[in-house]
Amino acid sequence: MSVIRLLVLGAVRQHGRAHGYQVRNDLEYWGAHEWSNAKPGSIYHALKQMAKQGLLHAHEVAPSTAGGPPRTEYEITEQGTEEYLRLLREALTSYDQKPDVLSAGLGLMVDLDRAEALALLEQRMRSIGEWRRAVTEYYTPEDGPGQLGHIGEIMDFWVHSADTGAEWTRGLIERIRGGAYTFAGEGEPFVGVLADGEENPYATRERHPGDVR
Amino acid sequence: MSVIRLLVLGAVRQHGRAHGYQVRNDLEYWGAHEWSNAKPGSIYHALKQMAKQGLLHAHEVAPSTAGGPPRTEYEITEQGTEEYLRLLREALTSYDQKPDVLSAGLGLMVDLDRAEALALLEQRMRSIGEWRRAVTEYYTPEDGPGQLGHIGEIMDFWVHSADTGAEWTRGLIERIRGGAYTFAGEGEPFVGVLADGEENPYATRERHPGDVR
DNA sequence: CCCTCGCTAGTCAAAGTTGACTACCTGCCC
DNA sequence: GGGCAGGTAGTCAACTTTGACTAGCGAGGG
Repeated sequence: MSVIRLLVLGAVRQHGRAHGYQVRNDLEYWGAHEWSNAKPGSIYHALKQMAKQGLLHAHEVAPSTAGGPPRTEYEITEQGTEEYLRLLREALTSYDQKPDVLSAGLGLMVDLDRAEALALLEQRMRSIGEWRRAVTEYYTPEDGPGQLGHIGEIMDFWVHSADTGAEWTRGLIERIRGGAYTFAGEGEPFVGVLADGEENPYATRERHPGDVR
Repeated sequence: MSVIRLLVLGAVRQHGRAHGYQVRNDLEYWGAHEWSNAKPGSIYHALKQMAKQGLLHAHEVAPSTAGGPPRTEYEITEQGTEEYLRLLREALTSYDQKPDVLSAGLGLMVDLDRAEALALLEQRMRSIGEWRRAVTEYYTPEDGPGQLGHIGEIMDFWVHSADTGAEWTRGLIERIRGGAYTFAGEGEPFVGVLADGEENPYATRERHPGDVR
């Protein structure tokens, strides 16, 4: 799955109606340019592609109210909502070692209700367990460990990541079970998008060391 | 950086001279289809592209010795070797949260000598530290933590990954310092590629649960 | 002796990603 | 009131990735 589609659908859905630049700003607000490949080109491409596929409805262009060229506004369709929820559930459930997918799921999980989010994360724990069992079984040479030489470090690294990822997920489940955050149907939702004209407090200033991609 | 180029250069280099299908088999032997996007299309594309750029030298096609269409054989050029070492050093040094890049680096690190591998991994530890400091400073709201709501979980997840990744790296450094594995210039190298006709003990059998991509 | 199965070796179109580029407008300084 | 810095909104060509497809050959069964 491409994480871009999930992020873009989530942003459009929370706005009700949004143009590309707004989506782009939301993703920056979420920090997505730091932990995923959310770049202008990818975002506009995803919007057009999903409009073509019926996941979004593209309204005719409207003249800009704040300078710049006119803009196309998008609304999510029913089919798009289904796809959004499918992607979101998958992001929270599956263990695929791509941290950007989980990050996107975390940012959007409050679109589900608390019970479902918990159930998905529990399922995630089971997925990690299954993955770990299958991999350790499959890649253990008959002649005992160590036969793989330094190649074995790769598997050790995966397994370590899986274990610490499971530990972190367990902590998250506890926090949610303990009442943290506001989920769907629990009153005032957390405002996850920027209103038109609102300033982004996390806008990119100068780059900092360690930044990548 | 694309992990495919690093893997393909590494495979061709260890063979001396290899055709696409051989590279494809090596990557499967390394398990790369599990933890990276190493697929036939990507591999053949990388070979052609790097040949065009002078990193590989493409020999004229030779008829297959084992059925199937004729095949093109590749050899790494001097320029390709330079690029290979550059990519490998980068993979071991930089902290970019893409586990596939580090995995590739681990599989190929023995092409460097022990002292350099250790120095690069030490540098990696420092990179993680810098990244962590910058990120926690940058994304801490003035009004205290918790202002971010559930969005803060994303950053918590990154930071947790960085910390456990650093811990694992430290362990690896200890193992290498303690004499594990055979690095460049230390006698009989570990055989990391399959000879022509040799069977891959880790060839894909049935898929196992938890597999993704 | 023929036919199918599976392995060998690779191609291709469609989709996604990247980074640089453009055009427009506003506010502000001189 | 001219011009230019900076924000707004988006396009585009080049490149990479994906997944499905093809064609040739040998082994083995009937």
